[in-house]
Amino acid sequence: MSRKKVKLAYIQNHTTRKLTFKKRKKGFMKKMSEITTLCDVEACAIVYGQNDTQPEVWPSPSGVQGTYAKFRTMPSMEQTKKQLNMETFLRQRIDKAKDQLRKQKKENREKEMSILMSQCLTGRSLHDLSMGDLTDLGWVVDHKVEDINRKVKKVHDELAWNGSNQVQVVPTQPPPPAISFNI
Amino acid sequence: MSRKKVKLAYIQNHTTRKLTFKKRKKGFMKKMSEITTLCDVEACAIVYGQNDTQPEVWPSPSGVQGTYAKFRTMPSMEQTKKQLNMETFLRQRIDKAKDQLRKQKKENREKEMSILMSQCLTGRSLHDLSMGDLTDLGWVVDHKVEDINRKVKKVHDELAWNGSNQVQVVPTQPPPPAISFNI
DNA sequence: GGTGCTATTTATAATGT
DNA sequence: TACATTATAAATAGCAC
Repeated sequence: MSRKKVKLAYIQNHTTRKLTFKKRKKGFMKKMSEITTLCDVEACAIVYGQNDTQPEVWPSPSGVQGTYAKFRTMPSMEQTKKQLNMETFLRQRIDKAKDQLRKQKKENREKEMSILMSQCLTGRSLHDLSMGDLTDLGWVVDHKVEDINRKVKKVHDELAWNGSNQVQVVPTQPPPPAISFNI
Repeated sequence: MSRKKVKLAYIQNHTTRKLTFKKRKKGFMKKMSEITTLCDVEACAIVYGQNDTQPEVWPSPSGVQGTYAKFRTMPSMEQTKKQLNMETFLRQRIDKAKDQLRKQKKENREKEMSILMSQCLTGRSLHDLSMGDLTDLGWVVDHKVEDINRKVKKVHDELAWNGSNQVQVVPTQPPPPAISFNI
């Protein structure tokens, strides 16, 4: 079939344009999340759909705000060229420190999760939970769901990889509401 | 050749990570320009390379500023949609949790810095410092420099803002070598 | 440390339902 | 009009210089 090379110009047809936008926006956000995960860089983006009531932002409204603030306060680049020896040394140390911080961050999350899970299992009722608890609980749920999805995806990929590509895997389900926790 | 499917996780190897970042940043910016051209939407992005002193922005610093301003002044639909279903609620909690983690990470750094500074001031000689100390010291230096640069920039902006835009500010200096610390 | 080169994976334009 | 499928274009991971 004729899937010609895309012409890099405004798409006149409304339907096509809207569809393309939707697809590409999805791909774009995925790329964004990938580059930040793979390279541990900070990034943000705002995309206004043509007639969408709200802009699409990444990673979150507050995340955009934070990164933008950093951009604004960033000193000008005059200071770029430094004595390379010392700079190289420092950069290496900094990289190492960053790795350590990443690990600590992860540990913090795990710890946070454990604490919350056990709290939730001590039998307190939903009304006893504070706003802060719910905040964290939201994260726990999200983390769990992501974790499960990753595993499902992995199994799926492995199956497909082994040539059993006719196997159908049920799409991952949306997260259960928080109240489904056995609190 | 073996080009295995990319594992969606932080790339430990420095060289690989840098290369991947460079490639993907290029691809990312291209996608950005394509989606705006094809669909005529407004968008902007900021990406901080880990070692780059200057963030990569799209379409331009002023373009980012403009789009961000629009985003800020837009009556946040998030507020409008206060009749939140559980998912929206969770998303908000998650965003909040993410911000908290960001802050915690920053706090960790500050704490680390304080500890090291005081250690450095207790009179130990340079030879008593371990490699680990130097690792952290590198970070301390970098942080301090960033901090100072921020302040310089702020003063600079404020001066310019008051109409004294002919004031010349001496570019920020490179950081002193770590050994200049009074250890 | 960078650059160029494919083999693959990934994104997506066109199409089908 | 929106969503699923599939053929093709585009991006890029792993290597070789």
